[in-house]
Amino acid sequence: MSEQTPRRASGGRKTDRKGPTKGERTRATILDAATELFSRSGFHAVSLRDIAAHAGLTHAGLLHHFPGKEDVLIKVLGRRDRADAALLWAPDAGERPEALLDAIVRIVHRNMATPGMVGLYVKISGEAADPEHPAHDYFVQRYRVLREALTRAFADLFARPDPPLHHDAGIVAGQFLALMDGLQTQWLLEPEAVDMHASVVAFLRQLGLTLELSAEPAPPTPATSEPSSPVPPAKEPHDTDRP
Amino acid sequence: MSEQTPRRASGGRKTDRKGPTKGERTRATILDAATELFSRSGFHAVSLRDIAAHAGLTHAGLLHHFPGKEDVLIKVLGRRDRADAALLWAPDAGERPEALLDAIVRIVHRNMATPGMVGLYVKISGEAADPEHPAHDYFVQRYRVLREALTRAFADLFARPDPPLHHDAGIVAGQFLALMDGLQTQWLLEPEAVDMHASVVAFLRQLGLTLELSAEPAPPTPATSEPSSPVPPAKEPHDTDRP
DNA sequence: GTCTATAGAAAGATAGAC
DNA sequence: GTCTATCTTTCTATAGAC
Repeated sequence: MSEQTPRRASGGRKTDRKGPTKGERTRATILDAATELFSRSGFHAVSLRDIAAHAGLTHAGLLHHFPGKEDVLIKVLGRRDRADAALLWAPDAGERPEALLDAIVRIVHRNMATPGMVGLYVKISGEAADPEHPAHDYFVQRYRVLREALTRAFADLFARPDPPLHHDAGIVAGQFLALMDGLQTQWLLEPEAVDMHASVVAFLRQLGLTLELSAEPAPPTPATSEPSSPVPPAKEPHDTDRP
Repeated sequence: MSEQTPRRASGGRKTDRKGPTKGERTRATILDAATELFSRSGFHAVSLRDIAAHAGLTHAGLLHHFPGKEDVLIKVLGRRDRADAALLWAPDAGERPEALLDAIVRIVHRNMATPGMVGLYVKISGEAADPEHPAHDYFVQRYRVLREALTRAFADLFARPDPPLHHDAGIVAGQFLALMDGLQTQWLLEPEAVDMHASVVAFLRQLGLTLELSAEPAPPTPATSEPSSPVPPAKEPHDTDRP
């Protein structure tokens, strides 16, 4: 029954509304595999052969879809950050700054359910300190965007209480990101030794902020193995493609 | 004339008071080179040939002094941590818990003067999350020791003010280490974007602690290139040697 | 779109001369 | 203590058949 490529009816598939191409599905599978392996062992320690084997093809087949190893990495990172952005600036977040705190605590829980992805960011952001690293610019940009967004949100939050809190929102934004990253490093090394949720909540309390969600909101994803990706393959916002 | 071992007068050079052997000097040079290269590019991305060339010998020559690449890494890490330990628990630190805050701020400044070593720890601690990584156990142990020491110190500090502060010293210890690590990650990516000194001081203030040294204490090491090592080659306290 | 086959470079490690 | 030479493995990437 060689009923291959069953449904490519309407020609060039440009405005086709039906599901992903086989190529797109393969690329997604490759990115899933790369995500898992990079997460486990970093960038340099993982070979294209490893990724390809894990995705069910050969390394030559993989290179048909991606020009090189670095491109795979950039795509993996982009996919995850699009997911985080969707969580952080969800439509309902609108103008309520405390919605950001909600979202952040949600992300902490999501992270605790996906140690592999956490490991990926810890490892790659470490490697990326080298200006020669393929993901260097990516991470510089990433932290810039996150710091700016958090600075605005914290500034709003500090202005709200009576009396207002006197913190430097910019400093706190950097502190907060640093806290999350650093906690993850310790948590990956020894999960029982660090309570990421308690530490983050305590930090916000130390600032004088009051949280309504202090009680354990029960993470929606108690899975221990990576659920592929929370985001469907979508158009890249910041493109690093080379034709 | 098989009059070998020319000057080993007093037996096996055990209580010999004169300077380091040639071999010891070579090993120190190798560790300096490895430190610099691991700092710049991490563990996996650096080859023994790179290190050897940088130290002025061949990779075979290097392997005469170290059994393998992993051993070089462990020795590099051990040397730095012995230096930090000397700073953190200096003799004068005795029983004054605020001496620890002094020492911590000093370490922040030392770090800002040695971005290479900071990069080493950021990179290797990221890679070491993998239980297979040669430095995994080392880092687990390292964070355990640091958290315990900081927990005791913070507990003392919180009990001191009138009225005492009500923080969980264990949580704060983890937060503090996380803050330092995370700030370094951002600082390495974009040094102008993060003020490590201000962020750390602000954190201690957010806790309600008052510092006498708030004003810039002028780091004693304004150097930009690594000064080899602040600690002379000494007997390893935690030995990982294999004969 | 995926494969086999292979090129070409570089890795960690060892043997033995000097 | 350091070298040259070499072994063995593994890597990224390319060429071309199917």
